[in-house]
Amino acid sequence: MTADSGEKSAVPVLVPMPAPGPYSYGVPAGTTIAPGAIVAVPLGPRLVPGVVWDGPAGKVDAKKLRAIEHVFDCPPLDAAMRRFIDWLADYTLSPPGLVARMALRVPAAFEPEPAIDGIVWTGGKPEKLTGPRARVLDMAEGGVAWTKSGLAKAAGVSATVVDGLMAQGLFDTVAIPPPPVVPLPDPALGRTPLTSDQEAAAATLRDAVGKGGFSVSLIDGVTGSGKTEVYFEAIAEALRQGKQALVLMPEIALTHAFLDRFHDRFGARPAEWHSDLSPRQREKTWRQTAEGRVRVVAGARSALFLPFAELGLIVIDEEHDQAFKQEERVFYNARDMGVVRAKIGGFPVVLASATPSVETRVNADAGRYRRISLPTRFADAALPDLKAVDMRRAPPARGGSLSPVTLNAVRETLAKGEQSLLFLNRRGYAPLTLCRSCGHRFACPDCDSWLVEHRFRGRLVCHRCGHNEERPEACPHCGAVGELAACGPGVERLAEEALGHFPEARIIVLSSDIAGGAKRLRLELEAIAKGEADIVIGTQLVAKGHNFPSMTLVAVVDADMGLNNGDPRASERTFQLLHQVTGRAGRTGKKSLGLIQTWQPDHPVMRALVSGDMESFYAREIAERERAHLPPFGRLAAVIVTANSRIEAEGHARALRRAAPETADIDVLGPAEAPIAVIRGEHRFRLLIHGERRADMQGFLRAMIASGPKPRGSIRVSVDIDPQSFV
DNA sequence: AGCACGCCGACT
DNA sequence: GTCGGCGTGCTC
Repeated sequence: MTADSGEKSAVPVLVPMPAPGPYSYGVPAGTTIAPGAIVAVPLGPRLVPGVVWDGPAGKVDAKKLRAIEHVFDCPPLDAAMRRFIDWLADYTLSPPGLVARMALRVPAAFEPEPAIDGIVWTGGKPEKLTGPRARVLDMAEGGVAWTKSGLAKAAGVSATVVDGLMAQGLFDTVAIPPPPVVPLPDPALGRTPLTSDQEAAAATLRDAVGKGGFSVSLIDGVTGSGKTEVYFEAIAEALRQGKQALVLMPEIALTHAFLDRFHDRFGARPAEWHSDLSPRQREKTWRQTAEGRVRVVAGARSALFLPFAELGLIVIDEEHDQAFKQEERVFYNARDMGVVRAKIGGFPVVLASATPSVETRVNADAGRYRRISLPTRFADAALPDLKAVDMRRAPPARGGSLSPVTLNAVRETLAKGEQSLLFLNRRGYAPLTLCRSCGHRFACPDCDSWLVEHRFRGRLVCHRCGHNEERPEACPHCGAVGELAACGPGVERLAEEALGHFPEARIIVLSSDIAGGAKRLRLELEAIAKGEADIVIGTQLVAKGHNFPSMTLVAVVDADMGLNNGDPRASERTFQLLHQVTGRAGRTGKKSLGLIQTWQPDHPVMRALVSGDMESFYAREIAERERAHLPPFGRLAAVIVTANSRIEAEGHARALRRAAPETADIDVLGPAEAPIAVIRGEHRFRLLIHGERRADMQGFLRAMIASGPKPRGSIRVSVDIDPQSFV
């Protein structure tokens, strides 16, 4: 009875569960399963996927120890991916199992795709050569493998003819590998000529990719300056080096237009990765990415967790976009985690944006990121002239939202037979309904925000948590009938106003809650592109991904919206959004105009937009952030507390406040007791904590999670990045 | 996170 | 009399 024989050994396995670390599972004595292996393990009553982790297995009661059920025939998660998962879990204060889960959320991709049964003609002759038989053999010539049904179909005969030939032993069966999700991209194909600026930028990126090693480059250039063409050259270089490339983009930007441009350059589309892939597509893409059969993936933030076999480049397009932030379960910003992934993997990352985030600009200014500016637009793509419409001097008519200045511009545009875009980032008819008789305001019973009237649907909707109710006739507070008044504009109401002024115009309203969903939206966008609308009224949706080639007027209806909502990034976000919206027009070569309706024409955001002086805007914004100790100079954490009752959540909030004085430089911004949502009885609260040093924040939050009250529910933390901590 | 067990209200 | 709501506890 030696120590070795008979004694079960154990390995650590990350399971998709919020445990603080890996669990231990038994492996047969004498065998080893290497870290990274994807396995099936029993967990409670079910079998779950897991990953064998690094280091020794934790000590666990021998009675509890269960054995690994199955090791999948699948490439293991490599060491870089495992380090990435550990790093991200630590940084975001998330259980590593839940981070690993993001890489494993592909139900059936762990076993190899089944090969397809194929047949190859041996070259032998049949006993009787009938006409149909001859056609089959004609097709099968040249040693090409066919599927049985494919061959029959191609020869124009029924499958029984092929069966007959097979019965005579004229075909060998072979395994045909499953078809690739996308053909291989060719880096040598379709290079469009680049301008000298673009060529210089492309050369810099090619060099970074060619030399390998970690680096961060920011390509920063106005809409239409050709950022995409430039980073395509970086991708081409990665392909030439035998590496895979990943393009991360905000979900909404993954459009046909982008995929087609990629196809034009590389002769094949990239593999796509986003939330509405079919399970089968997900599975194939995941598997083929792991096997290295897929060379380029374009995807939303979750594509960061694909198990690339030999990743050599990450491009993050529209890097400033908030959609890169995940704020549920594991809180992370894919832009920053992309940088971390590249650092761990030792390869370059490229960030691209016309309006970079302040964080990225600070990194570039400090020399941590290489900045590559593309100053000019293509000759035929002039940006619109931007003008502020001072609403104090030219106010709209009572009850309306459009200034006479704007109305005139729309009228002139209509007269020229061209299109106008009215941008208002507010869905529905009116953001607030109140009773003229008693002053009652309709608020959400769950989260205290105002209910937005959707007149078309006849409902009052909470835009924060989704609660909705029928719009009553009578005030529920005082009972007065017909006294309910809609306050403020939404796109539905704006459409009503525009129709009043231009009854003959063809008006289309675009918003994310459009009836008919994504399909209808695509049809509407096509109709607009074909010139089948005169006035387009849209929310944020129109700012991204789509261009409107014959749009010559863009009017921002309420440019001040969002400037005073308490968000420390309000100015930055407004600037980015309005820059993007106004950039939708003006690509036709025609003279185009952008009007910005504002009550604060002297606000730095409006000045920057109108003057086009972005550098001053960034300089001012950065200085302001530094002065106020806001990100990226100070830390600002949003702590989401989920509890089953308000009482419980308040307990968490008190624990947070109690813990704060112990750690220097931390300051709870509150108000802590206002829930942001109630979902099935779970109250979700957002607490803002402001602190100086990231390490303090981490330590403090860990202590709070460990020692705070332990009512049911959980605490999730999103900590804004420290731009120096991982570069 | 997911799942079973377990205890109280309205229905085939 | 059961079906099913979600509160509670547990998973190597």
